[in-house]
Amino acid sequence: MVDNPYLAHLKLSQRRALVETSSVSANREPLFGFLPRKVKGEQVRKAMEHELNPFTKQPHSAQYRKILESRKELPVYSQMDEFFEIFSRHQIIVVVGETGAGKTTQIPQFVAYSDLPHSKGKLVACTQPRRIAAMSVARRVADEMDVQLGKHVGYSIRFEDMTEPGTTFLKYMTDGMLLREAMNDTALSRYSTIILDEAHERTLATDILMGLLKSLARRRPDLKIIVMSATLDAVKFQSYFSLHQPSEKPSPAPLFKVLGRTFPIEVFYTQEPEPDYVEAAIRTVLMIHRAEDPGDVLLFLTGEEEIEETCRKIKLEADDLINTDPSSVGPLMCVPLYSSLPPQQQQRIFEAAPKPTQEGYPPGRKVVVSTNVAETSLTIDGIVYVVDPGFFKQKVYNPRIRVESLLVSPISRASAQQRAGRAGRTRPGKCFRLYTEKDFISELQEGTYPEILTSNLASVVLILAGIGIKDLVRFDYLDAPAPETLMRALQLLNYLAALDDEGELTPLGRLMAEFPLDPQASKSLAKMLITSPEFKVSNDILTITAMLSVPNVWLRPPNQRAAADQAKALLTVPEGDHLTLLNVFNNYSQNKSDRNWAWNNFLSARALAQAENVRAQLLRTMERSEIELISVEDERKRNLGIQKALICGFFMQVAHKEGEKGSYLTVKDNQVVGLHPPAVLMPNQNGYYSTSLCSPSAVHSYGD
DNA sequence: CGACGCTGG
Repeated sequence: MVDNPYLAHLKLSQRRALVETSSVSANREPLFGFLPRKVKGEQVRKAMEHELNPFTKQPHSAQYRKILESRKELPVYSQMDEFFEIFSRHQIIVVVGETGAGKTTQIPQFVAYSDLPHSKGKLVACTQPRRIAAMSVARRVADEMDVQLGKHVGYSIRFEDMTEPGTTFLKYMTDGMLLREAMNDTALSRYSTIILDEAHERTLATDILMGLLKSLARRRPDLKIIVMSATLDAVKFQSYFSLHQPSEKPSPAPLFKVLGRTFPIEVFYTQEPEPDYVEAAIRTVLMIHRAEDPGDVLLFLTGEEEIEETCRKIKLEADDLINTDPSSVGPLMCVPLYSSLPPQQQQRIFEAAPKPTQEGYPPGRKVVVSTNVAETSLTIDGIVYVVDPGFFKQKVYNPRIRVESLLVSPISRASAQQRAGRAGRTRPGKCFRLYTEKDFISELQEGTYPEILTSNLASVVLILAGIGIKDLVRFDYLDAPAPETLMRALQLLNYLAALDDEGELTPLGRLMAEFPLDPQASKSLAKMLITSPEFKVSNDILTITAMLSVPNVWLRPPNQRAAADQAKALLTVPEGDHLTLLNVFNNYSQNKSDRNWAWNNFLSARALAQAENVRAQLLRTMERSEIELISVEDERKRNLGIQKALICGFFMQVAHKEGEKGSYLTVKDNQVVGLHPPAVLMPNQNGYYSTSLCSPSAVHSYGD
């Protein structure tokens, strides 16, 4: 700097001062000499060791030093130079690595050091398929960077924006949240780099974002994109994001491989196919319990009922074993796990295995019987044995009748690998696959179907229309949905008057897109809510909409079914399921002071609290969109209004009774449908019939 | 007696 000829006119003393300040600033400024996106690993390592935090300019805490030492143990830390090398040279890269390799926590930090987003008022975003992951990873990274969560590092999820505009430069968020943002800012101009994490899970939102970002990359050369995934699908992502230079052959996006750090897992197959996978699973768990070394077991089954039943059977047989010969086998604890399980009971999966019944006797064992939640969303430490019968419940969508249903189906090889991996997180493990090796190789498909191929796409179409993408058939999908699925979605939105006959978004459609609600056939909630002021019942429809957007509120514990049904009967109103839901919520609100109200009435406190949250968010959206909030005093008029608004939003499901046999025909296209069994359906004073959910397709009947 | 695998705004 002092050799600069422009400084020649300065006096010597001034020049000396300049040298001193610049060397001071080199010492005091951890990011001295950092050029955005030309940063090298060596510089970053030095900055990390610096006494000052480069982003807060505060001295690093002792905790920071400690965490930094553990970060250095991660394989990805030693690959920093290689990462910066690839990241600096390319706009789009693909990162692969086993879970637990540290890619979710480390890569976004590396990017922040390279992008220096804080110096340009930009952000680095890292998307996650689940809220809980976005929250917990952000918390961990804030600790690693020695900043307060919500300041320089934050997260953004549906009900919580833990960021500070102007300060936050590294943001973890749900993929759905970023997709929403794309509706308001098509160029995603706030971001310097966008990282799509867990891309192999192929959620609807991540798939759409990949399509959007691929085309956005051409318009925004300054935007960098990183797609992070587990190993199997890397090649697919690489070729999808290949660069098409006009004169050259397309070259696949470069790959950065994060080295794993998992323990070896021994995989066993059955000799012959098992005719009854539940029976085989129980047999295998007990075999492990009798013959294998200490260590917990994870068994994958398909659903709540199957899991509860199996837990009972395993427990019975294990008790039998220990009663026959308490000295040869330890006590067994069997815990169910599925998402609708109350949180308190979910916690049981983290309890330690039981102690030996008596000193010197064999130690106890914990067996977790779980749905697919344990495959991705929830990690249980200490699992050594995995039992994989090879089935899961798959969603299938039939566009012709617009019905989504669940089907027990064989898993994919990718899924089998993921399940096996759950055995090797703390030490070497074993995986028992209850199918033959031949079937694994030749019968299982490679990957699980991405969501975009098995879902009703009405909400996706609405969002894309909101972003301004009209030609949905030619949108650049990683996996294109069936044209019929798209057509049915467009048709539905046209019926709902969200799209006009030219496929243009109508003002109503734009409004509908604002609401975080499904515009699906089974519940056209947004439309119902928006049109409800017409019937002077928007306040009530708001509540019903919120109740319909959360999981089932009715609890029915196996040993208290009669009591639960009785409690439900007390809250039921004759006008139907929806008015009953309204009644439940209103009673819940009036009894907020009684903490046990929900439990005493056999209702899910979690679902009700969620409904309250959703209601508040929808209310904010209504206010923003200036939708009137009204309700009429007269109860009969109100109920009639509510029923009219329901039919308006649910018109695809309106059916009329056909003869006396109890069968129904839909008004829209004469499909034969039935009523959902637990529905409340009884004639009211006017001879009208009232609503209900239904299987296979929901039906709502209000007289003729 | 049924249902509802999991997740998101």
